Amino acid sequence: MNIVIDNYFIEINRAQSLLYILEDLNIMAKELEKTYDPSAIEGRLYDKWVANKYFHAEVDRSKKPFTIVMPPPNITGQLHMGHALDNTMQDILIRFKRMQGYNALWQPGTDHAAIATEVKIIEHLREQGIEKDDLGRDGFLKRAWEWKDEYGGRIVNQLKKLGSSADWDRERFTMDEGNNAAVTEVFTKLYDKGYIYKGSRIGNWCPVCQTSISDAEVIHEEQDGFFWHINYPVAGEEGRFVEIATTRPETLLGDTAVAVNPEDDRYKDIVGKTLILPLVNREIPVIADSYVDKEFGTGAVKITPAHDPNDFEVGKRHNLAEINIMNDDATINALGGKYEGMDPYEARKAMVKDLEDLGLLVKVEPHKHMVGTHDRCKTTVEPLVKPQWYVKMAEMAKPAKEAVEKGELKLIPERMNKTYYNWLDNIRDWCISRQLWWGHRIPAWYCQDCGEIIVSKDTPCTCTKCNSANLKQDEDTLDTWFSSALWPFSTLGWPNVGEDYDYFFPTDVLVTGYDIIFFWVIRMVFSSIEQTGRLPFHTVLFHGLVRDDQGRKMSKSLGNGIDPLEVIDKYGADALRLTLITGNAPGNDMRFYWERIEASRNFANKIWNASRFIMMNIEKADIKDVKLSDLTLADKWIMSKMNELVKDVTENMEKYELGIAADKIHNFLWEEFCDWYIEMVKPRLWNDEDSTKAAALYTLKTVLVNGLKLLHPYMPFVTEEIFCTLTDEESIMVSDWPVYTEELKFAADENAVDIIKNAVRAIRNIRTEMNVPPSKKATVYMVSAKNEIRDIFNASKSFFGTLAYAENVIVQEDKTGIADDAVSVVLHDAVVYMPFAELVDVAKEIERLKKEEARLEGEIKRASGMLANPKFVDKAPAAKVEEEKAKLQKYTETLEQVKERLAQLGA
RNA sequence: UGCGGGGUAGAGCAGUUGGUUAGCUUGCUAGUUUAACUUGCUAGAGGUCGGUGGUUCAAAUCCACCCCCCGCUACCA
Repeated sequence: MNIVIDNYFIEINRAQSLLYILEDLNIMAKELEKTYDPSAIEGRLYDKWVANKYFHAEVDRSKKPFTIVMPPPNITGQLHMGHALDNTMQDILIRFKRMQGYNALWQPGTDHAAIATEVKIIEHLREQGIEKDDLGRDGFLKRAWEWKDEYGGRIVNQLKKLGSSADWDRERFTMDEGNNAAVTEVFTKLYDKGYIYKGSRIGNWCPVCQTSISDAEVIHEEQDGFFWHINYPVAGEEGRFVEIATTRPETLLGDTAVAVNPEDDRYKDIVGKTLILPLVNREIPVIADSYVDKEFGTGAVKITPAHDPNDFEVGKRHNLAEINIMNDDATINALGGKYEGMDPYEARKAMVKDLEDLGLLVKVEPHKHMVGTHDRCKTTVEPLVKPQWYVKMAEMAKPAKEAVEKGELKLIPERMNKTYYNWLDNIRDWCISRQLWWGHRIPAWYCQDCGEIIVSKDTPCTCTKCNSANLKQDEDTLDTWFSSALWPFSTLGWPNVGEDYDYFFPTDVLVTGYDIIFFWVIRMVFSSIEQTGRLPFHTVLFHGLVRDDQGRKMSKSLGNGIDPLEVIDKYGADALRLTLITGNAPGNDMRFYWERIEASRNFANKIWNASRFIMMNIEKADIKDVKLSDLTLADKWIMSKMNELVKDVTENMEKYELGIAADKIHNFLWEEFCDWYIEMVKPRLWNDEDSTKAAALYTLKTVLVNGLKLLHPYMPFVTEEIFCTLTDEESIMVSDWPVYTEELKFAADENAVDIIKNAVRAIRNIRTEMNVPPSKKATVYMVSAKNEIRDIFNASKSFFGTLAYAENVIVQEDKTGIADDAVSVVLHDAVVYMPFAELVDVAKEIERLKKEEARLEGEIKRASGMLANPKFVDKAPAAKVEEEKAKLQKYTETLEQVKERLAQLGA
């Protein structure tokens, strides 16, 4: 029956909730399937949310805004676990704040990802036999946009599967009109201020991608290499040599000096003389520079300013020529004579051979060294001197650092501060020009007549200096991170300072992985300060990497990646989300285990079934008029616990402790609510005579609804489905976040239930130890001399049956009528007896009591030891001392009862 | 090289403004199949909190030193 209805409604209107349709059909709606099936509801609920515009935020001055800007995924990308984690965290925060009544905006968009996309499109074209250059710039860009139109939306759709409540109506792209305007605005402003300049400095060059790359894109990896020792002859002194050591002999062609340390006595007399550069026979000077380490190698270093960053600096200090010996593909250029056209490895081999023949090769040693490689293609990066555009960093780095130092910008976890400072303290100018086509073209024109550089927002018609119309735009595009750096404000309309920008900016929290702190976070911070005068956000919440079950990074080459979409298909988005959030602290890496996904799925099912149980019973009484005064001990206990949970969870979430909050909700709902409270309440629901049934149902529903609300940010789908079935409200995601209230604090009832729980546990424990099957019901005597304790047991008699399989519960003041060989558990303030005459093993019982006696004696010794120590009594806080005293008293009393019991048994 | 993270039960992780009997998930053992859930329920075993020393009435937590693993960062050409 249900299945037929399901299909029917899905066909007529996916966007409407189950409840409405079923009500229309006049069928009992308050029922759920026996097991939770995420795939049956997720799509429908998501469509409903979108249709109702719940994700959409408009400027509303009556509400406080809360804004998160989504790190834009690459248009080439496919959803991976990192995205899933990142976006789950953001969605949790956004849903939480939205329910708290904030005007929550989660601003989404995608990134053109310059080099990543260009490389991918080139590959794609190559498969069709087309080379990039065949198409020309315009033709290539046309293909690139086609690619974007076809694949750019893929990852967005995947994010939706996760349940992301981003405002898709506001979706942006880093190369849309607004972002282009922001990019040119920033470029021209920085240029006018002198913060952007064009310079010939040594930079990182990828010979395969044929573009410059920034320092951040270079990955250093250790490689096995060699140390070649080569003799350079001293000019005019036959038979005298300076021995240098190098790992890159092929760069010898570009040497313009040999450097030694000024303090090095071995070389003092030779500084200022000239050497004959072997193979080339060019004369080069010997210079003194403290950069050289006397202890390392031979203490004499060949200096190749055009091909090594350190040598470049030395060259600047000593006015050395920069001789570029390489083409853009790293082969030796025309200056290389016979070595022209060889790649560096061929040239190295040939030159080493030639040096050997000349008798100038002294020795070759194996040597491990770090080699810079391009993070995209793993190609060895060549340091090359080329004219490139740079952003001057020194000035802009200062306020960015201060913001964190002053606490205006909070990084979570705090240890990230050090990494942040460290990078800013050592920051170098940012190379922003790329020899690529896919990206923002640099808004600079060169006058072909007078050489003037014109940087302008609009295409200039004539040269500002000589009026020539013969202008040519710079061929280069900008580093993809240049536009990403503006993302928090460019997406809100900047440079047009409109309503959206005015209201939603600055944003609140940025959620991202620690791996892009340098690429992105820092650049957003200084760009925002420079352009808007404000920080882009007040908090950065970092997360770690999702690794495989062996702790390895998930990667394509290892084939160990787990597709979040596969997880969602099999277990549901809620299970994936909860798994990614729990058991993990901010900034720490985590491992992915299918077992953990299963545990989360089980939790969703548990909540589902608890809800089913409540719905099955909800018709049994009218709960409209239930007042707090109608609640029983157990009801007040769970209400009070719920109330505390609301407070704790809200506090944790406000501190961004999402994993801790999720854990607390999980434990409360599963253990306190399902395993204890629902079990306590069952006898009341089953008993037609019970006058507190309405109170029980009221409590069940209230606690469930509040629990669902707290859980909703973590598990949006299952909570929404249950909520809509259980209540008449439209959606949980626009319902109010629960608030802590003193009215629901019932300390005495909490304490009473603790006593009951201890009694129940004790009975269960005995039953297990005595091997009493649950089918064997028992009579239980609860004996206590204290009135209030007896009252508690009397008030809770009914549920001992379901909790501890007690058939008959007798509460009395003393042991009258209880057989001597009854099994007993001594609690504080009470003794529980179970007269299982036929099952009791006296010896076993004595053994158990002896164990208990020893434990208590240990505790008493510990507590009395502490209290006997004047230092503790004097120095520890009074409350702590009181606590210890109370414990000591409790243990002492309990011990007396245990001893008495042992005496009874003749031990 | 500098900075940082981690070392807690078989596995994976929480927990540290110092303060009850160190938690959670999973796995294991035993029991259970009770009118929401076998994706359940109950009980249990399993830990010298990496090591050594110190501070303190009290240390997984603070300090010092050491050992192992992992990041980032830089480098010796």
